[in-house]
Amino acid sequence: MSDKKPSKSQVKARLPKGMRDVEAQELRALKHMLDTISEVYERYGFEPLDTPAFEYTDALGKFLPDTDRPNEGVFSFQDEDEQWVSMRYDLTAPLARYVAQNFDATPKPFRRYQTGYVYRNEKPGPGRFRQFMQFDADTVGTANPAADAEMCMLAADTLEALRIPRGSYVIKVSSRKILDGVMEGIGLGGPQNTARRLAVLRTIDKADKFPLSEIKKLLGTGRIDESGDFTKGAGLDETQIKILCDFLFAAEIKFYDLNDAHPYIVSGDEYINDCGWTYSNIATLASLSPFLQSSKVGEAAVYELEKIFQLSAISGYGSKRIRFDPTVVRGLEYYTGPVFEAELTFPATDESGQTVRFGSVGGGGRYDGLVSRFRSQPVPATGFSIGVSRLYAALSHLGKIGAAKAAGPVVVLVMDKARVGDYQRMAKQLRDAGIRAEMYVGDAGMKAQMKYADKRGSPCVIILGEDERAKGEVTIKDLLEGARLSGEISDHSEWKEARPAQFSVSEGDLVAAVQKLLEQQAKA
RNA sequence: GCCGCUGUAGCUCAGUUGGUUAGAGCACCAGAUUGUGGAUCUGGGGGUCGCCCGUUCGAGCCGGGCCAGCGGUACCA
Repeated sequence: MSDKKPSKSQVKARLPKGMRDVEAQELRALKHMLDTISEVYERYGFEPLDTPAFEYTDALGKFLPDTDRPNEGVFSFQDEDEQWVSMRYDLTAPLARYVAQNFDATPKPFRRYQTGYVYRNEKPGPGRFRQFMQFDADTVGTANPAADAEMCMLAADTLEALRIPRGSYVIKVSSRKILDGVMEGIGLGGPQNTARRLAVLRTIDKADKFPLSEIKKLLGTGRIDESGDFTKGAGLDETQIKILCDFLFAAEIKFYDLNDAHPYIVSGDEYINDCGWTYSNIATLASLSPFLQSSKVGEAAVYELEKIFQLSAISGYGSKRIRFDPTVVRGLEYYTGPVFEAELTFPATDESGQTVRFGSVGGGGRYDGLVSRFRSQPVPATGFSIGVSRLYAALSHLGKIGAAKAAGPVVVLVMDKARVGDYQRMAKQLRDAGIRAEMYVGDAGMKAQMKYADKRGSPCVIILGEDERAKGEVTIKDLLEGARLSGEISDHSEWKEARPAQFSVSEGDLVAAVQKLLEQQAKA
């Protein structure tokens, strides 16, 4: 009977669902990306802020834990005073808490940017995690559409700063009010229709996911998905569906002949496509009045959107970059006016060669109700949020992420354990010269140390054994050159004899020789 | 939450109508080579065949339940 079976107490090493580790190469690239975004936000005058990873649940608003589902959507727990706390699920709710708490001390409008991980307790999917990073900019304390226009321009500038070429992205803009106006026009106004309005909004939000035929089913009786599951529809009748779809598509890229001088086209707003046709946000907006049936909210929406498009046009952001799109909906009971979505428009191929669309990498809008939860006076606010992880994934597909692995450290081999002091000193000399270097701190023999240096991606190793000591020299082995030469040799003893790609210098010349080698490698 | 599919080594997978001690490739470790990363050869570690119950003389394989993963869908600040 052998008792070699692993003990039951041995813990299985595993990652919680929806979480992931970020390793060296990605972490470096991510840091660079965050720095780039910060620069743009700083340039717009936003101030950095950091808030904690969890808050009192009531401060976050929604998803108050109830007895049967205390963790629906958010991660919540009770502290020792039995107060409910929740992990933040975005950066906006904590901002609202911060502004309300420091209201008198903050300048209005208050402009802040913030990045950090947020947490959602929901089913993870491809590219969708339970911990992920957002990067937000918000302006609190003004209802001026100029603040919304600025969010769109900020989004465009940020994507370009990350080297996404103009034309490969679009900032889509709409307004919750304009949809409210249209729905009012088809008889869905009033509190008795709240549930149906939400169902309609949910459906419109899926316009980029499903073809028109499926959207129509969802607006009507319902739809059966490919696994056979049935989704109940919004229950609109044929006429209502037709008007709604006409509206959504009336605004879908409407081009004008250049020769028909259109009274509403503002200089800078037009976008001329490959065929020489011109599209204009403002002209498109003007054509929508039949759908709004002189609805008050509808008119207000058109006014706000016109302002946004005028300002962005005057600043040189045309319809090609910031574009009206009535299918943008976003958060249901959250946004109160203009809404934005940053979309990448280029196709990409994934590992298996399939074409994938990245779609939305950020979004935002006006949320006039959030801060006023804490105060009696109204506090209008607007903001934009970048989904950092998704954008990172898109950028690496685009090849905009520095793909080169950071060079590993120069490794000083430990040839004689009695003389670690000498090796440590050499490592320090190299570091003092600004070279990334380390003494091997394991216990293995020389061969294993060579393997270690190879795996670390070291440019070279430093060898100081008995032979070198006798001559007052050190040997520098160029691992990159060695790897190249190894391809030409098939016999091991020959490989060993040749000792390729190494040379010796006197001990005092170590740093200069390594520096020279690194320069040569950098050129090659 | 609902629907569907899939669970065999760290990874990718084989495993006959149910039949001895469950295999391969890759990866990992060691030796050949006690001072040299590659290649080669030799050896080694690693598995409750997702878990439990049942059928059977006998289950990785058949049946039921559960769990996990993936996909779709719903919800989504």
